[in-house]
Amino acid sequence: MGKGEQTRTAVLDRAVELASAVGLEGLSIGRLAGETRLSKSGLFAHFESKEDLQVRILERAAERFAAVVSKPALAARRGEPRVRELFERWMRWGLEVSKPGGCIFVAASVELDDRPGPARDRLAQLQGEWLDFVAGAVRIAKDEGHFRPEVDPQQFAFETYGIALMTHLAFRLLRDGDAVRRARLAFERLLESARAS
Amino acid sequence: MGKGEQTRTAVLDRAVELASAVGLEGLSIGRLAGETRLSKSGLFAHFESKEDLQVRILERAAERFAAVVSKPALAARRGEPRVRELFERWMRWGLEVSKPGGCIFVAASVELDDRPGPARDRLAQLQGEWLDFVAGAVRIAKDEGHFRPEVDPQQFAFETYGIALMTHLAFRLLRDGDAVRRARLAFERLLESARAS
DNA sequence: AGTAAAACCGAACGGTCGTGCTACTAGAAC
DNA sequence: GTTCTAGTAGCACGACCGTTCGGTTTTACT
Repeated sequence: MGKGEQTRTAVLDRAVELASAVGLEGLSIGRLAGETRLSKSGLFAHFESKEDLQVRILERAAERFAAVVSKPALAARRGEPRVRELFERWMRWGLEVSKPGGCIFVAASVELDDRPGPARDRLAQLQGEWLDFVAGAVRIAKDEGHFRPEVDPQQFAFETYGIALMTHLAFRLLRDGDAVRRARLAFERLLESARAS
Repeated sequence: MGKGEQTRTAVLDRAVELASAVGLEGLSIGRLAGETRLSKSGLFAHFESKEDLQVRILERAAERFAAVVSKPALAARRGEPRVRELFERWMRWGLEVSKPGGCIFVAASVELDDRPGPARDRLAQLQGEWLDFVAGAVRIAKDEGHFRPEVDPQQFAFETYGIALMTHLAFRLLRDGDAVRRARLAFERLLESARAS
C-alpha cells in the first residue's frame, strides 16, 4: 500500500466518524483536512469532488460493517443462531461503534433519501444488499427447519430493520435506557412468530 | 392575527417543507427568504436566530401533525379501532404530506440526535409525547378488553414507531413499492399478538 | 388624516464553503 | 546522481453563510 492510499484510508476512516455525526453534506472539506492534519488542497487531491468523497465514505463504512457484522456472523451455526448473531452484532454496531453520531447508514439514509446522485444510488444499493443478506439468513433458517415454511424472509428483514431504526432513535435522541431491552423484546417476539412450533 | 404573525406562519409553513427535504441545518435563511419573497433581513426580523427558527419549525410541524393525525384519530372508537386509526393516519402523514423530503420529524431526529441545543431538546420532548400518546391509546384498548392485560403500551408504541421508520426508509430511499403492504403486515402481526384471544 | 409602531429592505460584515492552479518536496527508477 | 512522479502545500476565486444596522415602507389606531 503506497503512501497515497495509506493517507486516503486514514482520511476516510476519520471521515466516516465525522459524517456519522454531522452528516455527509454537513461534513466539510476544511474541517476534515484540519482533523487529519492535511491542507484542504492536499486532502482534496485525493478525491475528485465532494460527491466522490461521499461515495467513498459510504464504501469505506460498508467495508467496516462487513468486517464487524456480516462476515463474523457467518461463523455462527446456520439457521436461527446465525439470525440471532446478525441481530446482536447489528445492535452493537449501531450503539457502540458509532460513539459520536450513531450509525452512518441511518444518517445517510435520511439525508439522501431524495437527494439524487451517485451517493444516494450507492447507499440504496448497499442497504438493499444488507436487507437481502439478512433475508438470506432467514431463508436458511427455514431450510434448516428452524422457521416455519410460510415465513417471508424479506418481511422478516424489513421488521428487523424497523427494530434497529427505532432502537437507534430511542437510544440516541430520547436517551431511553430501555431501548436495547425493548429491542430484544421486539426481536424475540419476531422470532417467536417465525419459529416452527 | 396581525400582519406579522401572518407572515411568520406562512414562512414557517414553507420552512417545514424545505426542512423536510434538506434538514434543519441544511435550510438556509437566504433560500427560505427567496422562496417566501422576503429579503433575508426581512425574514430574519421574525426570528432571533437560526436556532430559534429551527425550534419554531418543529413547533409548527407538531401543530400540523396534531391537526391531521393525533386529534382526528380521537374520533375513532376507543380501543383497537382508535389504535388502528392512529397507525393509518401516521402512515399517510409520512408518505403523502411530505411530498418532498419525507417526515420532518424523522429527518430532524437523525440530524439532531447528538447536536445539543434547544432544537434537540424540544424535538426529544415532542417525540416522547407522541410515543406516550400512542401508548395511551393502547392502554385504553387494554381497558376496553380489546388487548390482553399483560400488553406493555410503551413497548407497543416502540414497535409501531419502528414499523413507521422502516416504512419511511423503504419507501423513500429504496423506493420499495411493497413498503406500505409490509408495514400493514407488520402492524397486523403486532395487533394479533396484543389482541385478547 | 395623522402619527407611532410594526414590518420590511439593501447593503455590508467576517467567515466558510467547494474547487481550481501553481509550486515545492520527498522518494523511486534509471 | 539525475530524472521522474506522486503527494502535499499555498493561495486565490466566487458563492453563500448567519447576522447586524440604518433607513424606508406599510400597517394599525386615534
